[in-house]
Parts: sequence; C-alpha cells; structure tokens
Amino acid sequence: MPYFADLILPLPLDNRFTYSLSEAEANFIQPGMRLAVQFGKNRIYTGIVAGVHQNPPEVYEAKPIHQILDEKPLISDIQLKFWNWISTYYLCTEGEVMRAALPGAFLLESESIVKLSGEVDLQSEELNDDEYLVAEALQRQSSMKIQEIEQLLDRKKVLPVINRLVSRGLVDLNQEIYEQFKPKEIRYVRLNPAYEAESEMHVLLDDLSRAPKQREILLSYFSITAKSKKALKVKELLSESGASASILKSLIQKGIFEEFYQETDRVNFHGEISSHEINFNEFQQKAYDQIRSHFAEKSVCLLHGVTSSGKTEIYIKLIEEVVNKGKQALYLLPEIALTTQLIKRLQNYFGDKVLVYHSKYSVNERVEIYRHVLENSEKGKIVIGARSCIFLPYQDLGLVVVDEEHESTFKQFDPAPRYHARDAAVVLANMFGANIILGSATPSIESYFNAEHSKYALVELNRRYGDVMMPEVEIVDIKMAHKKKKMTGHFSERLIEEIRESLKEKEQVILFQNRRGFSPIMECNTCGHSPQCPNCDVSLTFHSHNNQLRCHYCGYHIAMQFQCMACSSNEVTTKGFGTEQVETELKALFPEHSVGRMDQDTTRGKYAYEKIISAFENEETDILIGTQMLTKGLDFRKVSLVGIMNADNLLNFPDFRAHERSFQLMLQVAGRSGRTKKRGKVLVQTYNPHHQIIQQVSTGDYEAMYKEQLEDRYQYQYPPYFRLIRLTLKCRDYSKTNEAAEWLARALENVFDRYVLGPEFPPVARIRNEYYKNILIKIPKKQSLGKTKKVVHRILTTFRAIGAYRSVKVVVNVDPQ
DNA sequence: AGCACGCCGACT
DNA sequence: GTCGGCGTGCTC
Repeated sequence: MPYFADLILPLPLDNRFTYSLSEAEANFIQPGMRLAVQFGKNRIYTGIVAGVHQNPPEVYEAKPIHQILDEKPLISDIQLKFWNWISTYYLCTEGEVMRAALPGAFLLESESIVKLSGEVDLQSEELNDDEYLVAEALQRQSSMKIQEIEQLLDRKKVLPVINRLVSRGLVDLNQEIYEQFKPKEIRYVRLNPAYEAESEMHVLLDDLSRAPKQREILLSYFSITAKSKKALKVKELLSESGASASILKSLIQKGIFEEFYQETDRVNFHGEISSHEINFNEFQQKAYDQIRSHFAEKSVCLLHGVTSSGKTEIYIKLIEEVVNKGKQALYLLPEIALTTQLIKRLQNYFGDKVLVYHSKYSVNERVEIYRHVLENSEKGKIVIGARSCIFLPYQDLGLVVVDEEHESTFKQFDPAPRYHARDAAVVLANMFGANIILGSATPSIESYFNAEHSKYALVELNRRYGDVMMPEVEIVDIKMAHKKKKMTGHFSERLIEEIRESLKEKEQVILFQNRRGFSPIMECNTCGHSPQCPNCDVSLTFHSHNNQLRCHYCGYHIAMQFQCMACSSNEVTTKGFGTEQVETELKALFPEHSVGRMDQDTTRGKYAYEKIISAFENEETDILIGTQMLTKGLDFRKVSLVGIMNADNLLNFPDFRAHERSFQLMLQVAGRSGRTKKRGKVLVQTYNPHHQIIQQVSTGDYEAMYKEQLEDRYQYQYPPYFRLIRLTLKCRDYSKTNEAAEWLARALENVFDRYVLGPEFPPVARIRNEYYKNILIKIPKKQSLGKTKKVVHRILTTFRAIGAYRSVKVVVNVDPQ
C-alpha cells in the first residue's frame, strides 16, 4: 500500500504538493516535520508536512522525497492551522506564510554543484572553448557552483554548456543542501587527567622551567581552577594569564592540556533580577482586577490607559500570573529597536525567562529562540518582540499582550503575507484558549468599536502614575504669526519663548517634525521646475548632509544642482522642511545649547538609536528633534516641553485614517512631556487652529475624536463598518496596466457591483519604472467575509490565466492600513 | 519563485 | 551565425 505526504513549499503557489513515501517513512513522518524534496527539474526545497495519507494523486505520479530533516515536528498542529487561517484571511499562499514564519536557517535550499566524473583526458575529448575551460577549472578545483562557472565563462547561460558535459559523462551535476544553523560552541581547556595527581604536577612544572611562558599559563590554570570548579574557557585562561594562543596551542600539542567544545546559547541574559516589587496604585489595582474578571468571560480585553498611567506594570503582573501556571506569554510591540527600556524592565523582573525575538537577529540566534519556545523551556516562557513573534511555535500560550495596539506597523506591508499582527494574535490566542490584552493610550477606532460593541472587554485607566497631571496643550496659530511677522524660520515666537523658559529651568525639550510627505525638495524660482526621479513619479528630495538629491522610492541620487535643470536659472531654493532644517534653525537660535536629531539619517548605524537616546537621557543634549520614532515608548524624566512643529502635514494626508493617526501621533508625542511631578507643556503649531482634531488633541478628548471619526467612517463606508481589500496592479507597460486594471475591476463589479472602487492611480503612480493602479473592494458587514474572499480569489485565478496580462503583478492587501 | 523552452532582435 | 531578451508553461 503506497503512502503519500502533502507538503507546503515556501513558494507563492496555491497548492500543496504530494510526494510518495515508503512505509517506513510514512510511519516515521508526522505533520509539522521538514522534508527536503526535489521540486521541478533540479531544485531541492524544504517542505513542511501538512498530512500523511494513502490516496494516490490521480493525474500525476508523485515523486519520492529526498530526505527527512527532523526527528520531531518543528511546526505544531496549531501553527499549521494558524498558517492556514492567515493564508485564507489575507489571501496569500501557505508557502508565503511558511517563509515568513520560519527562521531562514530552517529553510534549506539546494545549490547545484558541478564535479568531474572521474579521470578525464582533456586532450582526447573534443571540447569547445567553454567546455574546455570548465573541465580544466574542475581539474584544479574539484567542485564548482553554477555561479562560479558563470563568472569563469563571463556569461549568463552556462547550463547548456554543463548539460553537454554531463551528457558526455565528463561531469556530474549534483544538488547539495546545506544545514545553515551552526550551534555556537565555546572552546574550553582542561588539564590532561594524567597530570592531575599532585606529584605529577610538580614534575610538570619542573619540566617547563625552561619554558617560562608555558609555565605561566599552567600556573594561571591552577589558580583559576582552585577558585572555581567550572569548566575553564580558553578565552578566560588567555586573558587571565596574558599569554598568546600559540603558547597554549603548544601545550595542547604536548598533551598537557586538552581542549573541548560545548554548545552554548547565543542569546543570553546577563545581569541580575533586580525584581523591584510592583506596587500598584489604587487605579492600577482596580484596572487589574477588572481585567481579570473580564477574562473569565471574554478572551480579549482592551486597556485604554493614558500615557504613563502604568500599563506596563499591569502587563507584568498578568504575565507573571500565566508564567506561574507554567504557560507561555507573548508580548507584542510595534517596533523593537525603540524599546530597550521596556525590554530591560521585563528582564529585570523575569530574568532569563524573557526572550527577545526580531528580524534583526542573526539566523542562528533566531533558530535558538525558536527551539526554546518549541521545547517550552524555562528560557522561552516569555517572548517579547515585533509582529513576526506570532509565528513562534508556542506549546501552551496563556496570554498575549499587544502594546500600543493602534500602531500601524503591526501590519506587514511587503512581502506577503500582509497580516496584521494584532488581529492575527487575537486568532492565535483563541486557538490556544488564551487571553489577550490590547493596550493603548489612543486605541484604534476598530478596537474601540469592538469594545463598545461588547466583542472585547474594555478597561479604562485615566490617571497618570504618581498623579502627574496630563500636559497642558497650547495651540499656536502660525498663519496669524506669519501675518504678524512673528515667525523666525519655522519657529513661532511662543515656541521660542517656551523653549527658552524650559532651558533656563534646566529642563529638556523635544521637538517633533513629521517627515512623511514633508521632505525638502528643490525648486526653481524662475520656472517652478523641480528635479524628478527618472524611475518614479516623485520629486527628488534634498539631503544636506551629503548635498544630494535623492529618490525615497528607488534610491536614485544625483549631486545637488545649483542651476535649474529645465531653464538654467541660478535661482533655485529648497522648499518644505525636514528635521535637518529644524536643527539648523535651532542651533542658530540657541547656540549655547546642544541639539540632538533622531530620524532615518541619523539612526542608520547599529547602535545609533541607543547613542542618541542615551545622550538625551544623560542630559548631554538639551533639545531632541525627531520624527515618528520619538513617539514610541521612550520615557524621559526631565522633558517639560514638547513642540509639534507643524500639525497640518499630518492632517492633510489623503487617507481615511489620517485624522485618527494625527490624533494618536500628537497625543503620543504630547505624552513625552512632564512624566514626573511637574506639569508638562505641549505646543502645537498649526495653520488650522480650529480643526476638530487639533481641538480634540488640545483637550485630550479621545471619546470626541472617536465619535466624530466613527461618524465619518459610517458616512464614507470605511472600517469598522466596512471591510476593505485593496488590489494593486503593477506593470512596466503603462497601457497594459490600464487594460488589466479595467478588466479586473469589471470582473469584480459583476459580483460586488457598487462596492468596487477604481481602478485609479495612487498618489505615486510610477515606482522603479513600474506603473501602479489600485482597485478597492468594500465589504459591508452583512456580506460574508469568507465567501467574498473566495470570489476574489476565483476572479484573481481567472485573471492570472489571461496570457495578455501575465506581466501584470497583482498585490492583494486585506485590511490595508 | 525558478526554471526550461521557444521565439525574436542585436551583436561578436 | 550565436547571445540574451522576454513571454509561456509547469512544477507533486
């Protein structure tokens, strides 16, 4: 009786693929294990077993598998179910989910290796130049990769050459797969047991009297091992004795020392648990009790707590509770780079039970974390990290915390799967029967709506810790200020006054300048022309630190022009302003004070963030200018003033969430001010002081913002009343993009009628020489989401089968941000 | 995705 | 004449 395994392959292909198994293999293989299989003519991929069965495929012969890669399943049943949910909900393939979910080191892929078959007499064979070159190189190198042969022959298509050599039996073409994960090993030394007796020791020391350096190492060894019984690292011995590696080597060669290796974890927490007791104030206690009682009935709870109301302590207590029951906890954060403060806090409380996981870790580090979570080891009880953490192989998840739940960075944008980690986490928690808490000072409209409609429980916390008052928000009308000539550059008189005041009090200042859509561009005063990117439909932006004009989309750059490229006029200016310009102006205004700047340009290096932040923390800088990054979870004690340079560019974004976002962003920035006893101040510079969002920010009135936005969402048919699916078509051919978009929109309209919008060009209609066009599908609440997605999927399959539109790529984005 | 196969224009 | 461009079909 034949056996078969259905595999998920890490490719953007809709189907699972069936391979044949021997009985022995079938008995061993379980769902969730990795197999290496040949797919296509030459390539070997890692597949995940989704099921083992005995139904032979009807229309093709299943290939046998190449290799079993795991002893035990690497993916749990719940994960497989979760992957499947993501792929159906977000309209992508299971293979794409697999690629996102597994650390790269688990995905072995093959590389073609060419070897000589045996002794070959090159002279006696009739070879052309290319064939001769390859064969000759192989006599020297024994094996070559395809890429190396491409280099050798200096051309792209080398497979025909190799195939000719293979068919004549001169060379072999093999697939080699590599295990990428290498456990980290530490080198230790110990004394050869033969010398352990004391008498031997003296003999040894005498023997080495002529080799003082070697003797020194030996003495150091004795003195260290006398103090501690732990295995001695080579590194430690060398640094202690001050000897060089070569001297130790000769001792090892003489057989006096033995070296040995032990595997170790790359990710380790050093430091003490400085478990400060958590002392709730009465409001925290009340919120905590409420959450616990809600959890008895509802799995999801939204915690709406103002900035610095002490949400983190509540999370820690909740986590502690599930960890004490032996369960695992997941703490999701929008971005990991900015949260060192929070990670430290958790580590101080939970010690090495906390694992931090994110994409910036090396593949090896990620494998280690994955294994800890899989084994449900003590070290993997608490995982903290960004969105990809939802893919770790939890065994017994008890609680998920989604901090700053309103953040849009929880939504993966590119590549597929375009999932929202918060929403996916809710599903994941349900699969485990776990609780999940969504926390924010400014909840997303969707979550608050869910809480209002009793889908989620709601707990409010509106007192700041230590009864610090909410900052006072003052709105500065810069339109008026401009008229009255009371502006110095981008600074209003009021802002300058307040900055001066704060600095005088030896307090710190944060200035916020949103960069998005407001980067400086170059413009000609004579003809109004501004340099454009040749590959994208955007103006180039000016970067003063290297005097370049740059495209944000494709990276194209040229040197700064001092003449207009269209009319050769010398009168060119830079328009718009970014953080750089704010910095320059500020330095002129306050030459006595030091200014720090945090944006994409200054945070490029590995520890650049930390440097800027710690300089500000240690009060080496008095004023910190920054973009969005400043809003995230940073806690500075001595900041008494926050200035928002221009609130309008946030508001004027062409996006149904722009107002909600502006409110959230401004309130978050405002929260950076006055975190200790003194009441903080926030200055908002705007051209529209009467804009409802600005007013709501000034009173910190979340409810008002929510009600008003909800009204708009209802009116214009947006979430939470309607679901959205956005299709983006991309193609190098302009008219093909249009035709394909028309076809697709018509096909969708046949089913969804007026709920299909577009196709239309997005604000930037060409990027990297590809034309973009969007179609938006709106799904009313009463319409089945599952059925809708099936229909969309069906239409897309039909679309992709049309030959003429094959070069058009379609990106599907469910719940676009 | 990645690869083979086939067709067509542009160069040694 | 071949090389490399791209469109098309297929992968268990």
